[in-house]
Amino acid sequence: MPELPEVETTRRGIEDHVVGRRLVDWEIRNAALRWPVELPGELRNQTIVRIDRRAKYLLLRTETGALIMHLGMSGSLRVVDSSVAVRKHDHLDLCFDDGGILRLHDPRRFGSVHFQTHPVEAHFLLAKLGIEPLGPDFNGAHLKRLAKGKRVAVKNFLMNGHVVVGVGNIYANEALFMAGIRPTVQAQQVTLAAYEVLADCVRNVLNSAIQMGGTTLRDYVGGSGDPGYFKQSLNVYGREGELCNLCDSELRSLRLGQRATVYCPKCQQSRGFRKNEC
DNA sequence: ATAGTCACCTGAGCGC
DNA sequence: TGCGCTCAGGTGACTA
Repeated sequence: MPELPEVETTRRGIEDHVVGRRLVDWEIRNAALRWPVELPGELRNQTIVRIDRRAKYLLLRTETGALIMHLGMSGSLRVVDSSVAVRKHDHLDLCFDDGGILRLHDPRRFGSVHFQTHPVEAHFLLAKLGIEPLGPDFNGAHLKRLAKGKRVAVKNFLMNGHVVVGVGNIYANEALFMAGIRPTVQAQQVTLAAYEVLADCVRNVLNSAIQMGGTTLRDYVGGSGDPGYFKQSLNVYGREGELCNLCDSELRSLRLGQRATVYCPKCQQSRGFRKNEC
């Protein structure tokens, strides 16, 4: 569920309710997330000084480190008060001094929660991450340089967290459509010019989704409890068999790296000859 | 080093 | 209504 825009939407939705609050207690109802949840005693009574996002991780920074949270495939966070009934799959409550509770809901339990003392970025989940797609260093030259010698499909390349973080299946499909690049082309075959277009498209599709509050699929709900509206503007994801919004060709699907891949056979001819509405 | 597969887990949707 | 199957937004670990 949560891809980068959903995580960023969550970050924005919870930050005003959490930053500046002191974490007075917590309740772990089910510690069996992707890694066992164990929060150290030193975390108690620390104040959340800032919430950052790195890739799809939320970093709730405290005086001595940070809570590192990942929402996996099905996770969501909501700020509630103690009167709100606990639902199935509400695995963790973080309880603050103002009575607010940050509640983690995650049916599939692919998410994770760790506490890491300074330096937070040394944590094993953060140490090897690639660059941020919305940061200043993400551009066509970066992609072209890392693609050298890579025969893997460009879609898989784009979803590789060592290359660029935060581009999940939905937005990889969408960005390749907008750039007019066939998802199956070898990464090394894509030209620098096409990678420059692709980098722009990745940025644009992520920013657009953030502005609309993320993509609502199944049970995703942002931190504010409001659903996202980006799903309505998806061009290819989930639309196999339907008609291309640009040329009326029938969208085709295949599987790449066991993930659903949808593309327009006409608009995405090859390595990116044309720039679609990006 | 690279590329491909597997695993973790629950729930929704489908055909029968 | 139920059973069995496939699929789903992620990603570290494992294998050739």
